[in-house]
Amino acid sequence: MDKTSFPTLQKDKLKGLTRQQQTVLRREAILKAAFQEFTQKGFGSTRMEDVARCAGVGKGSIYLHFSDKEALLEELIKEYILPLVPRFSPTAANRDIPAKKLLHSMFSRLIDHITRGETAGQVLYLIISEGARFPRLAEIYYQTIITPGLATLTAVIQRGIERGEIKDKRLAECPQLLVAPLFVSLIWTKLFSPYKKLDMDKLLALSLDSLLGEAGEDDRHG
Amino acid sequence: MDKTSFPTLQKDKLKGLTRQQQTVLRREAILKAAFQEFTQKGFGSTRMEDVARCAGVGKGSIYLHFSDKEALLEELIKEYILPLVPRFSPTAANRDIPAKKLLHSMFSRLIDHITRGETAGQVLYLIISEGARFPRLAEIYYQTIITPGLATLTAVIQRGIERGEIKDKRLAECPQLLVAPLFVSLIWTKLFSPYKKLDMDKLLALSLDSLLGEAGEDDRHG
DNA sequence: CAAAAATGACTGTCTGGTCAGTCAAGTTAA
DNA sequence: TTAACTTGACTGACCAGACAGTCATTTTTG
Repeated sequence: MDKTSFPTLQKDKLKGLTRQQQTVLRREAILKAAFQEFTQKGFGSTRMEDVARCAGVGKGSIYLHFSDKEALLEELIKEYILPLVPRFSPTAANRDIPAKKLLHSMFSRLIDHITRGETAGQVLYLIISEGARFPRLAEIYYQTIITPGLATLTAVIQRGIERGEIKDKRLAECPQLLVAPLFVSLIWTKLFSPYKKLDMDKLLALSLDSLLGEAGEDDRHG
Repeated sequence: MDKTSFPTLQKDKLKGLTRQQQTVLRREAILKAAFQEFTQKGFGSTRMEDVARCAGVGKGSIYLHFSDKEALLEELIKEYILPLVPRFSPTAANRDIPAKKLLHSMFSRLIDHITRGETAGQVLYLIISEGARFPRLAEIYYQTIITPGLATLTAVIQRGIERGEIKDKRLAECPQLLVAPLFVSLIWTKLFSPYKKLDMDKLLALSLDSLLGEAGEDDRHG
């Protein structure tokens, strides 16, 4: 398929390392390879041999770390979404920034990641596309990202309402609506970007202006 | 898996029909079966034999109508999304109804379909989940649904702006934002509904109120 | 009865997972 | 220090099952 890619793990990287260190490195290489292959070809169409070759590792080695293909996927999701959580929290915890500015900075960074095909978007799409078939994935994602993410959003919204920045109180019950443009960006990027570009910034700006109220720190004019 | 399902096609239905009529019926049965299986188990995990059994037809017969598995999927998408188009148009063409009411009726019906797992939602999810792997699917969907759908929405928005029903003119450039709650509904239904119910009506109402302006024919109170 | 249509046993291929053997890292002892 | 020895992580040939697509045979129809 693509001959250009080098194995994640080069042999010489392991030289002079402890057994334990090597093992850790190998495990990481396998996960990284699995991430690349799964997100590129999908779970069903990825052969374990591909993962092994991509990782620069023997096929059998995968099974030293993961009981089977599905476990590999599950572990991969776990390890790849956990580091995503702190990307939200610190910004959201900042009580000094107005709600709209705060949400804008949170989402625009995420949308940027998504459209540039970086980890966050890849994982999210993997979960969306395989989640219905692997409820375990959906569950992990729900507990790790959705629940705390919505809680954070709700907190920000609540704060905004108390400060009078947000007019419509119903938003506190529909934090999902804030995330909606994100899904649109993701799906558009993955499926339709060859046919027409979508101006994600405009989308996000309008979404926030509508939901949080036009008035704000934004000095843009209509 | 599920023994309860009867073959789509019963033998006796064919009795006393022309060859041509039988052929048509068989083809339809195969498509319907493929739809059921693909949406339920996904493209990769569906065996052609399953489709055949579900259709009440021999495996070889499938190949009398479709050159291979992928062609079956493509044809299936084509035939299943086409009837979806007129579901929009007639309502949208009604120039007498205010924009918000019109959009609300269009979307609430669609969301209802989605959450009840009917055709529209199934097809949409199939395309979302397989589209990145089968660009042909995405293309068909883009040309058949997205392009005319967005055109219709833009027209409705434009009309709303001219009538002064819609304040923010930017919406005409972001019709995708109107559809966003739909995606959220779909993905939530497919992945997270076991963990928490989502009030789709509230979501849609808030979305429309925000994007089109609070004022309207809606006699609800906050 | 001949032609057309339908069938399902069959084939070649593919792939998830295994396991006996290998060899580098680690350990011991001289 | 280093040579001999031990260990267990790693490997890839192998296996069993699955599956897309074919085609000789059977069934239906006109």
